[in-house]
Amino acid sequence: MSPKLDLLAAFAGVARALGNAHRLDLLEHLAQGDRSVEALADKAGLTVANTSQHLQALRRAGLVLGTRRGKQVIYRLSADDVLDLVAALRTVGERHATGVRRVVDDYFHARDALDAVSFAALRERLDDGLVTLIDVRPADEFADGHVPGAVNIPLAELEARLGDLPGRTEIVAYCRGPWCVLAFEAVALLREKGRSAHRLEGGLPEWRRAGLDLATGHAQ
Amino acid sequence: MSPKLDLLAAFAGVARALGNAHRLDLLEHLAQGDRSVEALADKAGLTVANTSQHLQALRRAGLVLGTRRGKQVIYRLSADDVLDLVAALRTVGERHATGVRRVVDDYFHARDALDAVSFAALRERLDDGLVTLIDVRPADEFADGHVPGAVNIPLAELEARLGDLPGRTEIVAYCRGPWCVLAFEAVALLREKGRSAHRLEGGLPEWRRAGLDLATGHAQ
DNA sequence: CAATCATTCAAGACAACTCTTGAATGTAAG
DNA sequence: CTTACATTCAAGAGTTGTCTTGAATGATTG
Repeated sequence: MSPKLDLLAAFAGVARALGNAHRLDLLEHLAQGDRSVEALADKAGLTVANTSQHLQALRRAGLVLGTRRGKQVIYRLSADDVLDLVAALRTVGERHATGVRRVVDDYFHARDALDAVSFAALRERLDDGLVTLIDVRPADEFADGHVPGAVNIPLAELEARLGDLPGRTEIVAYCRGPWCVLAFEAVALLREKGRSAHRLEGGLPEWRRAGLDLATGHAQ
Repeated sequence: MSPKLDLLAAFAGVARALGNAHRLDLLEHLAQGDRSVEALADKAGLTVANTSQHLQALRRAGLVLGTRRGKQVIYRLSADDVLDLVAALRTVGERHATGVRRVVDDYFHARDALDAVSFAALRERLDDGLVTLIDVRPADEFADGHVPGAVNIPLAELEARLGDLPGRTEIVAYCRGPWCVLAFEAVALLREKGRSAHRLEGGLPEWRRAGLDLATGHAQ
């Protein structure tokens, strides 16, 4: 084959590695923090063997790296530019009406849920005490790293803990990324209960990628 | 399926559309300017029917748009963010040793050919008359748009037209993109002939995407 | 309206991807 | 050294992508 097509085939291989919903899901989970195969299989709802094979596809493409630690293999994103690539994919995908928009309309019946709060706006209003920021991911992911000032209320517990939220403030919810379903559902639930709620424009990986501070541990 | 996986499947579909060397090639050609199916088939070295099918795959993914004009259908990139996506793909791909680097080493035997001249450095030295900028793409692509001050010397004619080039100046060559083979081969040929030559860091699409001026027509 | 041309469609052969199952490997602990 | 455990490998069935060939569609031209 020609050198030109060889080069393009190498890039195409990276693209093909992104061309599967489960693998994109695994990348989103890895963006929350490094994980073992079993942990990823659990989060993604796949069998261990299948997860392992997907991870190897991602590794062949240079998107993730695996390191043995004891009897586990810990996978991690190979570099931050992987997040940029997925973000670029999302940007193009969002424009394509017959894909993303339809899904959002069908499942969330909420075009208004699309308008999100920017990082800059959040920081300003958080400093002024005007908003309550909630992290609706599971506790383990929160502990791995979260936005300073955020309260961890996993989506499953949100309804039961509505009373914990200050009465007057606006609520901003975030989770794993710009299209993570948890924050969408949290906002929908909160609005149903009469609260003023918005999504944050990105999740934890985007916050970190923007060079902003992180907090760790089980605080709050 | 869950809404989450539906969303990811939509993004994965876009990625799969990028997961073929010929389709990446077609996108690079479309980045030079809008083209008919037959023109693209000719440039990419594919049959018309096959080109049509690849273009439809790209269109389904929202990457390109087709408009009928007379008896032809003219395809174009759907938006500039497609260039950003391909650029992000290239960035990640470049890091992955076993793909890109090996191809470059094998075919070009020239790691030093990798260091490219930045747009900023080019403009400075071009103003000072220190470099000759050559566009080694075919004449029709040059006519569609080129970097102001560039001389069009298609790669096939380069050896015959060496005498046209000023003797003392350094030569900078560009073509269709950061990994377009034409500029690599032009630099290799020029160095073989004892000239000081470098690639430009990007091709015409990157120049345009950076918001820099374009010239059109057959001048020079 | 018949002829021509660019593009798209349809069908078929072949290759690649995806998931499951069960076995194999490699590491740690008893 | 045996056992237990996390991960990977291997084989197989079903699905999807790719390219070729020849026909069909849609638009212009004489």
